[in-house]
Amino acid sequence: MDGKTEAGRIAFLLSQVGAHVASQYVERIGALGLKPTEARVLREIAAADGLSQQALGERLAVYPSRLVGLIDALEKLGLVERRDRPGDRRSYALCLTDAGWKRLEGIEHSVNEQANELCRDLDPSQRVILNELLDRIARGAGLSPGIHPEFRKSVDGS
Amino acid sequence: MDGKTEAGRIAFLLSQVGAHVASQYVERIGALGLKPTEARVLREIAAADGLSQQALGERLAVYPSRLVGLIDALEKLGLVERRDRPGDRRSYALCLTDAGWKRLEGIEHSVNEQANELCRDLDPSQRVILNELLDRIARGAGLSPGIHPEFRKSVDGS
DNA sequence: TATTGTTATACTCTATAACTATA
DNA sequence: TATAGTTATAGAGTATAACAATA
Repeated sequence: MDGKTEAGRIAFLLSQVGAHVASQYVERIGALGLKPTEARVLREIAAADGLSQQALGERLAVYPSRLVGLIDALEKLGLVERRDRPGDRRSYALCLTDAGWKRLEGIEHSVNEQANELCRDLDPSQRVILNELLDRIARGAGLSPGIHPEFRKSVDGS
Repeated sequence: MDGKTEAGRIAFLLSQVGAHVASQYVERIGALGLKPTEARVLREIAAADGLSQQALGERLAVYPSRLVGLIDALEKLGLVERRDRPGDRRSYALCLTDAGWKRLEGIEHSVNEQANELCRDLDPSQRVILNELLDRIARGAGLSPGIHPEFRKSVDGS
């Protein structure tokens, strides 16, 4: 749908550009040898190094059983370690390895690059304005700053 | 990632708001008794009433085998018909029923409503500016006006 | 022989329940 | 008995190949 009203055009563009940003992100993550979910786990461990799989599951709103294979894969890639915990032999402390921290840096670098490419046609003052308007929409929609509502379902074109 | 640079913040907001628009869309479509894929098929048939499943598959970039169940479901809902084609007994002509056209109207109405809610905090001049800036980004990213790059894969938070 | 729609198969991603080993 | 992690199972959603009817 083209969206005849101004609001309609804006909603379409937001969805169109948002989808494009997301798919570019998937490509970039893939180029770094990871799936988006793995990148997300990496980031979450970095934010709370040493946490348990249970705790990680809660943070990601994901079933613990799902983390098993996920952590297995990241461990096989040498990016994450399951360290024994002194007091409790049931749970592990999840930590990034040096390679894990490096990979995470790579992700951040690539994401920055993507952002710069995306905005390359906007001059500084336009960027400020766009930021402001998007922020207003995000706040109006009840979105919390810095918290991303994961794409959990795939969506066909609007 | 918070995105320290202005470009980073914009990219994050675009992805965040885009995801939100998409998930609201899924909800609205669901409230109308459809899955996003089904809504997409409905829209595509409306745009080229009477086309074959092969042709539809090409337009949607989807394997013909996948359409079988999809059309089955829409036929069971009474929204689409497989009409016999006079000249060729191999292929069907896909048409929307009256109920199908009505449902499509409902979708468009709901999408308009969503767009208005999304922009409710922006006055007319702000809408014009936002539209312009988004359009500039979309064009710079090589996105064609009115063509939505389907979300084919689910993406975890950036 | 080529084309249309269909069935069958497999692979990924995810939700859920049952199990084990510690505590 | 409760908790952490694991295994097993099932259900979507989708890609691919083989097949039957028609051209």
